[in-house]
Amino acid sequence: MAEEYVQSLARGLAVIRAFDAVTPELTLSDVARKTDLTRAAARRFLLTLVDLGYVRTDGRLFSLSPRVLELGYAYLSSLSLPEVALPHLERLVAEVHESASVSVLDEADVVYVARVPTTRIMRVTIAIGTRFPAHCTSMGRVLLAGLSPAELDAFLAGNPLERLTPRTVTSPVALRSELDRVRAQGWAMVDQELEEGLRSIAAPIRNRAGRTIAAVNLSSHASRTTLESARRDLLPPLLATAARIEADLHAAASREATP
Amino acid sequence: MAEEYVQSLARGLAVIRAFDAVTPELTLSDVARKTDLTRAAARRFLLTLVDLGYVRTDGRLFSLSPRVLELGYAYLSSLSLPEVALPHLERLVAEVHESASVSVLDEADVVYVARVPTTRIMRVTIAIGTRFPAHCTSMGRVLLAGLSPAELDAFLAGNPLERLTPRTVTSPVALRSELDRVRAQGWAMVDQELEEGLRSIAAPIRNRAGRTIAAVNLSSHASRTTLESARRDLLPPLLATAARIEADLHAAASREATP
DNA sequence: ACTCCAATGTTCGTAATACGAACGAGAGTT
DNA sequence: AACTCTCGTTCGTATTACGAACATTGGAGT
Repeated sequence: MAEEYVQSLARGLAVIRAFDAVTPELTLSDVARKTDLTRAAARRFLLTLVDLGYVRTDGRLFSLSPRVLELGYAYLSSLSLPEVALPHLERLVAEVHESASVSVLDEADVVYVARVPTTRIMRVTIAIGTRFPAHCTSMGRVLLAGLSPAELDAFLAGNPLERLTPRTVTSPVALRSELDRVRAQGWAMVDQELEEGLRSIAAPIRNRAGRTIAAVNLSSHASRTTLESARRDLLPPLLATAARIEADLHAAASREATP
Repeated sequence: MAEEYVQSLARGLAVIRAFDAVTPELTLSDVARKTDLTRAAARRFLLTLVDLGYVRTDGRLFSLSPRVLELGYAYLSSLSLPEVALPHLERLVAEVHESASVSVLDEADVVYVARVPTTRIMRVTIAIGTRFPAHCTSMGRVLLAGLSPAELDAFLAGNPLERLTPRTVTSPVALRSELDRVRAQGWAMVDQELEEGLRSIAAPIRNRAGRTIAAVNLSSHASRTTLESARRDLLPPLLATAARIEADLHAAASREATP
């Protein structure tokens, strides 16, 4: 490792990540296998995490405790965006009856920071913190379109565009031209490129300087809408919501500057 | 330290926690001061966290990246509770126009795992992961009332009941009898014991075995409601919501057992 | 019921890791 | 311009965390 690097921290965080929604309870050996650590090492990290309150155990099985949320909490609460956006998302969902979300860009992924689901039961659960590849999501397209040319070049150079469905755009050239269109029209629509049957439409949220800092979207099953109906019925309320969030965000920013 | 303990992991997590909503951007020295580490140590951990993608830096200032959410994400998404509860919270908020939340107990604190705010601007921001002392919150009272006698004894023995407002119940004896009442009546009301002007009412969410696993609440400003109006207008919808969440949760649990 | 096997969890001497004192760089003040 | 104070960085060392080896548990086979 070129840089100064604390191996134990990296390994300890890997232990936290070893737990997932499918297997929320793991034995010591399970953790060792998932993290490529020796059992002795896994044990040390687990005992440390139990001591710190991040992990619980009955002696055999280990699971995450609610305290792990505090690690993301500082980030979430420092971001005024979710707080500001939520009421507007509620209103949007009440109007169009589709799930609405807000996300930010992190490396090559979009990360959900606020979400209002419809009452419909959905196949994929999307919690705060969920990550999806930017290149094949509507919010990702909007966020990528907001990057500087240099940043976009770096993104395309560093990240292969993985094919997740037959419709996924995987050519950098094609994505570039799609991003040009998104930038020009001010919104993005993605049709079943992330997952079969999933269609979504997104709009940017910009700061005062005009830089895209987040995206808001509506997503629905392909069976419920056509591309035209989405554009006709969902786009106008979505754009109005994005504008309202932006306005509130700018107002909140001024309030902070001059309290 | 009696147990096997990885110091570097504990220190590294402390570095993550050094960031908060008030000061989301810190210099290396700021972090060192906040964590009681030497600057050299703080530097090692920060560089490691930058390398792992959990922290961003412009060279001078450090801040958390959205990736920190992934540490809490596994916990959140393994918990079916927020997913199940959210639609019911939405409905409740639409009906009574007060903010609704769901929390679980962790050590001596309640931890918010789902929340639907009203459009009203509030003084205190409550994000997912926010912690409050259990003894002086309505959800905390409901959760403490659901503990076994032995667990409650351990709680009272291990945690001094801090006075946060003049009204906070700080005597273990008084709290015990209040918890008895809460257990008998099936809900809790707390009037400005956490913060002046804040009044809230909570109900338990139980698993099939009858154990209280979470609490749902409504909170409002003392100026907007009286104790009687809260009990008359808020309690019935709150109890109905708790019942609906419980029913859905039990249904989801059976679906999981026999897919 | 007993033995054996395979997996799990734990111990402890060692070497690599992370430690912090000492150093150097940079900004603000007199 | 010289000084000072705080910041970030380096590097030899001692402590920390490492994992091979050992102990323990649970289950399959006879």
